Amino acid sequence: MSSTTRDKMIAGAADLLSRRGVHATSLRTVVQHTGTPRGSLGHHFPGGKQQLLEEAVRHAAESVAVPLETLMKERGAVEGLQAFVGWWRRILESSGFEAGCPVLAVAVEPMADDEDAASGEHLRGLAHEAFERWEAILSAALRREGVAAGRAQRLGALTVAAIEGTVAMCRAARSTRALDDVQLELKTMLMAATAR
Amino acid sequence: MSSTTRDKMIAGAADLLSRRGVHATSLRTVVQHTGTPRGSLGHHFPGGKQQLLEEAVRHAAESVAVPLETLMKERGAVEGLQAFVGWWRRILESSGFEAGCPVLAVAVEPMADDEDAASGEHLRGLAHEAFERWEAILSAALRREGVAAGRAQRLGALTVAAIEGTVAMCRAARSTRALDDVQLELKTMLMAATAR
DNA sequence: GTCTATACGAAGATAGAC
DNA sequence: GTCTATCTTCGTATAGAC
Repeated sequence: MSSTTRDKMIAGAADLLSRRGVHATSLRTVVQHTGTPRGSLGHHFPGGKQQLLEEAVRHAAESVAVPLETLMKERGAVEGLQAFVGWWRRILESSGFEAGCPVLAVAVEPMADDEDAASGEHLRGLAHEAFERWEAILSAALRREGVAAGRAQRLGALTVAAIEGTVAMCRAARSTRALDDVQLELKTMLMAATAR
Repeated sequence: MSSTTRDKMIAGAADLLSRRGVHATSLRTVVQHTGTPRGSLGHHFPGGKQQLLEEAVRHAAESVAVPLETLMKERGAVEGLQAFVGWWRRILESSGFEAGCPVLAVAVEPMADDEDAASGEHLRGLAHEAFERWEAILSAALRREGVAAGRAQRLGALTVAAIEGTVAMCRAARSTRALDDVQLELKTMLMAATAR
C-alpha cells in the first residue's frame, strides 16, 4: 500500500522539521530516515518540498491537538495541562533534547518562496492555524471550568506561547529545568483562574 | 576603520538570523544587506560562518539584555515588562512581522556541525547563555520587589519563554493579538506576585 | 584590507529507464 | 510505482591579484 509510504514520509518530515528546521530537512534525508523509496516522492508530492512540508505541518498540528484535547476533557484544565507538559518532557528527554516542535520551526524559519500562492496554503499560515487551534482547545477547557471567555482566550495564548518557548529553551540548555519551572507557575496560574 | 565593517556584518547577520533563520542566512546575503565588502569576511571571521553567527548571537543577547535591564531598574518589574513587550511589538510591526528573535532561531535550528569543539562556543550553548541571562535579569528585578528567590526564578523563566513563544506566534499570524493577550496576563501575574 | 575567481559539495526539480 | 541520472542553482571555503 502506497499510503503507508506516504504517511511515513509525512511523519518523518515532521520529525526532521522539529529537529533541524526547514532548510536542513532535505528530501534526501527524509527518505533516508524513513527508509522509503526515493522515486515515490514525485508521485506522492507533486508539489515538491513545499507540499511535503505542508502535510508535515498539518500532521504535526493534529498530533498535538488530539492528545491535548483528550487530556483536557479527561482530566480538566489544570491536571490535563500537567500531563501535557509531561508529554513534552518525555519528547525532550527521550530524544536527547534533539526533538522539538515542527510548527515552531516553520514559524521561525520561513521558506524562501513563501510569498507565492493566494490562500492559506503557506507554511506560515498553517503554523498560525495550528497555534490558534491549540489555543482554542485550552481556552475551551478553561471556559468549561467557569473562566470568562476573554480571560480564557488570553490564558490559552499564554500557555501555548510559554510551552513553545520553554521547549526551545530546554533544547538550548539540554535540560528540562525551564520546563519544570514553567510547569509549576502555569499550574499556579490556572488553579487561581479556575478557582471559584 | 575596519571595526565598523565588522560590526555591520555582525548586526546584519543577527537581523537576518531573526528573519530567515540560520541556514537561510548566507554569507552572501549578509554582505548584500549590509553593503559591506565581500573580501573582508575572511579577515574578520577566519572561523567562517560559524564564527560570524557566534558573534551575531552574542550581539543579539546583548541588545536584548541591555534595554531589558535598564527598563527593569528604571520602571520596576511590572511596568518595565510592559515597556519591554512594547519594544517587541514595535519590532514586529515595523518589520511587517518579518523580524523575530535571533537567539530563538539558533535554538530551534541547530547548525549541521554543532558537535565539534569542546567548550561553550557552540551556537546552542550561546543561545542557552542568552536565555539564562534574560531570566536572571527578570528574576533579580522580582527579588528586588520582595518575591522569594525560587518563585522569582520560575517567573523569570516563564516570562522569557512566553515572550519568545509569543513573538514567533505573532509572526505566523502576522498580528500582535497574541502579544496583547500575553502582555495582559503577564502583567496580572507579576502584579499578584509582587503584591505585599 | 579589499576584491575576484574558482573549487567543491549539496539541494531541488525533472526526465526517462525498469 | 520505483529508481537512477542529470541539470541547475546556491552555499562555503580558498587562493591569489590589486
